[in-house]
Amino acid sequence: MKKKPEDRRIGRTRKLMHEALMSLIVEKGYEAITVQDILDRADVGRSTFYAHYRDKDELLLSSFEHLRSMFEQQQQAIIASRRTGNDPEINFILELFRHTGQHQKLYKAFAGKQSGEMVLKYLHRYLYDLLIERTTLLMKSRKTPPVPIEITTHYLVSSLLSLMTWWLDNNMPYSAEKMDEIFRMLTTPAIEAAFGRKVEISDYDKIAGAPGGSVKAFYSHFIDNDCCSS
Amino acid sequence: MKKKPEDRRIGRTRKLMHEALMSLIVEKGYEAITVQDILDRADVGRSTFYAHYRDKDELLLSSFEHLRSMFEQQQQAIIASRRTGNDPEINFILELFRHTGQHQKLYKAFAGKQSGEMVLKYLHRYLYDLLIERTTLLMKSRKTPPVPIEITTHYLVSSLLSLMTWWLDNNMPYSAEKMDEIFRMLTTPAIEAAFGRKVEISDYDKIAGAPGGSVKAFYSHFIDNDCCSS
DNA sequence: TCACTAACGAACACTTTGTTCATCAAAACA
DNA sequence: TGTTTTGATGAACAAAGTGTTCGTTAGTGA
Repeated sequence: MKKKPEDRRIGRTRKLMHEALMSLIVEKGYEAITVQDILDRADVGRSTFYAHYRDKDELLLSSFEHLRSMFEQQQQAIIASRRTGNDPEINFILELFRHTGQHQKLYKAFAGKQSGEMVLKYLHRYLYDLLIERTTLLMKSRKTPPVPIEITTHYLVSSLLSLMTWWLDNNMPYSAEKMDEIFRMLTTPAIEAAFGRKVEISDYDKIAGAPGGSVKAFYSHFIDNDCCSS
Repeated sequence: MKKKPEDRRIGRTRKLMHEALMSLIVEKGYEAITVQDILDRADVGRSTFYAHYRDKDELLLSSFEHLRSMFEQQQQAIIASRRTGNDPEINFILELFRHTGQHQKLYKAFAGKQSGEMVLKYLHRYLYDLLIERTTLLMKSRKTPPVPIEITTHYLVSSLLSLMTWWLDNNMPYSAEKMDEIFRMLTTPAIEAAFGRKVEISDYDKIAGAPGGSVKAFYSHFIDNDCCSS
């Protein structure tokens, strides 16, 4: 499983620097941090830092990539565990909120108010790329949606990030499930409107049978929702 | 009207520095700009810069304040010009998009992808404060909204800013009116959902008679909309 | 045990910041 | 118009940060 015949010192040093950066971000905000701060906090030599990373940004990106792969692995695990049943759908948004809850410290550094512009853009782009292919696919059946899909997708990502940020910056007063519910309440009708009023059940079935695997999975909560009854 | 017995040199120097900063932001992004860059572009002395502003951020903030007061003045003018008629309502969002169209260069520097984190946060807060009092007022009549107003407001501001940013970064392919329409399509149903399904006409009338002046004006397009018929 | 190599830290040149001050030139004022 | 006030100038400065180099030290893996 592991292909890591790596010097222990490397891992240890990197961990020290990552932890130092994370804690510093929460304390004083990413932009205000100097390499010297990281060196002091991690108690690591100057040349050591530059032996591993080109600059502050690369260190941060590296942390982000780590978190991302953790999330993706967890997603895969969940999907795999449900493959046996006949309902392999997962609620992507909910899982993201859950993962955020499980790794508050890291997410605070990346998506909290102290986070740097760079990661936020990176995160935005990451989520945008994840969604755009699915929205595009979802739109195949429709002629011209009232709102261009790029805008809708951009909008959706911003909405999601704004909820995440709010959640993190306000000590997470609600559960991940509640946040997911809020996201659904706010965006489900918007998606319907943007996609041209009412996503029909027939569309839903069509999509479900279309290639692309998890389209149905991801959009399931947008379409077969029950948030609008009651 | 004007109370400005000010040395002409001051205004000239400041204008040079502001223009330099604006153009530099669009070119290389705010974070990457050094004071030296501004000095070179504006062709002013180093000591001159620091005689006017503490640092880069203060110069930017000052530019922002200028734009803000321009916008607010224009708003006042529009309201005043309609006071004679019996329909003094204005569509705040639409006016903001129009103002953006009229001052593309400035808005690109503030809300475009090259903009700095600082102004964006400032802008976010500015819009948030504008909205929160109105949403709070709007909610007075309801017991407990399904979604807390702070979240809804935070969400609305993020949505608006994300549309503005998208618009600016994609060479503004649509008219301000179209952007306003898109914003309405995406958020009107969300607001209704967040405020507890269907804002009744009775609520609307109540709000219209309530203190707070422009509440009705601002929310007019959310409530007496026609985007959901057809 | 021993060869390897990561970590160290001092020293380096370089960039950027923010301040000071004597000097110059352009407004403002009468 | 001439005089005074005041902003702009640029050189010089200390301070802080960046990113690199290299000989030395010490932990690691075999």
